[in-house]
Amino acid sequence: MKHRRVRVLMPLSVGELYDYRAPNDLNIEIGHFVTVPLGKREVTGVVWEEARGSDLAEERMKDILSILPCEKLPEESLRFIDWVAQYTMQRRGRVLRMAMSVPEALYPKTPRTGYQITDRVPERMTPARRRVLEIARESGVQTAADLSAIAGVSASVVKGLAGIGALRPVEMSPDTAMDAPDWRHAAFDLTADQQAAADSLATDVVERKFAVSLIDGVTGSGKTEVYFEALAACLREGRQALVLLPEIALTAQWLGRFEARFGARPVEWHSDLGQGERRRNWRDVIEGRAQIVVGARSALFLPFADLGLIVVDEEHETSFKQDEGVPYNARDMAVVRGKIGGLPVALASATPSLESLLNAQAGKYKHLKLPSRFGGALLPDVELIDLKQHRPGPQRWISEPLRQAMEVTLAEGRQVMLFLNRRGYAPLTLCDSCGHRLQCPNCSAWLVEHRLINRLQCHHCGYTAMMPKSCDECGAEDSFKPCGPGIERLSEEAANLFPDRKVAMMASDTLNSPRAAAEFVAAMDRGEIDILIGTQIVAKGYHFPNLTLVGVIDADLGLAGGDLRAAERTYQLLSQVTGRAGREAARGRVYLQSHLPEHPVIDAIVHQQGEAFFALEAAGRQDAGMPPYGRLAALILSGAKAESVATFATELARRAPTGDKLSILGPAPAPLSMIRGRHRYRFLVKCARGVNIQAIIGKWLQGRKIPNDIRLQIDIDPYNFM
DNA sequence: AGCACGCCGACT
DNA sequence: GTCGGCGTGCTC
Repeated sequence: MKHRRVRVLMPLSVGELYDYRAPNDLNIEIGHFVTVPLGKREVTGVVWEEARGSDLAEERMKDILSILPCEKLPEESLRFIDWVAQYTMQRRGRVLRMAMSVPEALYPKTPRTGYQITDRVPERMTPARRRVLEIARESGVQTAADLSAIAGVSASVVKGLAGIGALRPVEMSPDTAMDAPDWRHAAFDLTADQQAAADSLATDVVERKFAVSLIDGVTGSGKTEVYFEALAACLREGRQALVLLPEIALTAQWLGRFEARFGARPVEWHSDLGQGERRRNWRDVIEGRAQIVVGARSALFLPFADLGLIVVDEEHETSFKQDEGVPYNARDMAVVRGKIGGLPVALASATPSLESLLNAQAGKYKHLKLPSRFGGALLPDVELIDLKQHRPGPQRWISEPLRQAMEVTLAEGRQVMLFLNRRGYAPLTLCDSCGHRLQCPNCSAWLVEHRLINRLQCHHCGYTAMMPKSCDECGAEDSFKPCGPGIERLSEEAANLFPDRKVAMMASDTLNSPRAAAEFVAAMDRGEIDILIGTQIVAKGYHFPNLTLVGVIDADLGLAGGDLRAAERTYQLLSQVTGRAGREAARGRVYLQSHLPEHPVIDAIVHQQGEAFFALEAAGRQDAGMPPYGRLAALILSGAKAESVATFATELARRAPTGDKLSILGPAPAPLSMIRGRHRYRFLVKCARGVNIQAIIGKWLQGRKIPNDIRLQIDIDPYNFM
């Protein structure tokens, strides 16, 4: 063998690793980012392993072209990508793509030229020149563009000064030095419980060992302060730390608390970073400069050079589960990442998931309980309103007892929040004369009226339309009637009941940027809003000191449908929402409107019996062999033609595996049988906990040709059953 | 993922 | 006759 051969993984959907010659002069190592020829193209990839036993003919082999000027992808990242691909049954290239989401970052930023003032004074001084030199004296080094912009002069003035030597060009560092978080900056005073939990986490960080801790404490018990001390320990050790937050919890409020503790901002990673920031942050992570990264789930795939701790805050949040692309659960994968890297993982929540709770009870996770509400604040009183007894009347959703409580609270100068987990004006619109319902043409879902923007919207695809003038079915004019409430309709009702109060809405579509969110929170703080009406976005981590009454309009909303976790999720959501009431001096009150007052979830919220509810929920799951006592995987077939999808689904079903610890449900049309014009059929594979579900599915599909017009998506541990 | 190849319908 | 639609298959 004349040449060394290595296997390269490319961030493409191509099946596997390809063999390439590693030219001697390149000094190729595992983990190097390289460019290779692929067909007619040149692509970047990662050197994954030595190509031992490569049987590819010499004449088909091509040379690696170059090594990119970037740190190697760390060994831990390679192994993590392998593990995730194998677990989720996705191609490795697709997983690698998540880690290489910023291709530009593989090249260092070209150093910019800055200008610095010199001793030479120009012979001909002009006002424009004087301004430029003044700014250059004050600010040290600036780019020509910045100098001319700040001075308000044309670029030629700067050029002229440089030409006569009054300004000297210097190379600016492409990485403008950032303030580093300092663990000594402003440590909090912790309670005994908090200190014990913080010490436990800090010990794991220092000992550099894999261990999972569940920080379990009610809203306001100070979980954040506890894991901040673990971050401090990690900073002290000089290792990197990652905090995962659900996208919507990544707020200015959280960043403010971080900055108060550490005196600097963390490195952020989420979907609305700009191009330049993305590139800089990715590079800072791989070069080890980024010490603490806070991000949404995709931050888990960043190429950390020396990761020493992962925190998953709000670990129960289902938004950690990605349903599209590579379906993975960032909370679970964070634990895997910790195991691979030999580092501690902390999961934090006021309402832990059943999975984590059972792991803690079984002793697999350390259970760090924070029982008391920090600062002595009391949990709110919960009042149940049986909607069968207190009907709000036609086209009304606020019951009389809730209305009275709102009146009293507002009169006291306090704020009220109404919670309804439904965006828009009305979830359904129908024709009053023939009963025809407005439906999305691409999905089997109703169109939702959004009166603020005067459009009908499908919440499953991007479809929008104007409200039709006449009914398509019967031709009646102006016959459409809204059915049921969304937050827009509810705020109309609240405004009618309290005409002199300021009502404001908060939903994912009314609040689409961090700035808008920060502005909204500030308006709440200044008391410019009396009645806040919101969807689940208001349940997440915002802190409104003067809010003392929460009204839950329809507590049962999440319980409908055949979702495995419907009860658990509803409990968590309601628990978080009720926790918004009365977090400081004044005790909060919660009015819970429900049609199902005897339902275990409602009962648990009213009597604050979370443990009993979880015990009941766990028993139910165990009986049914459902997660976390059993394993689930979903197979979703989709295609433009319903019949061909159905035909292939039946064909697959005929060859479905059997076994005593295994059951396969389906095929059945998915509850949302069409999304974006694609018809969908589902299988659900259920098996006992110890069974290798991937192996079963792999064998089932092995050698089976999936028709080109049909897509098969495999979702291990599904959370979305639609 | 991209790119070429190839097989069919439509146009100069 | 040739241009171009996109289904199919391959890339070390």
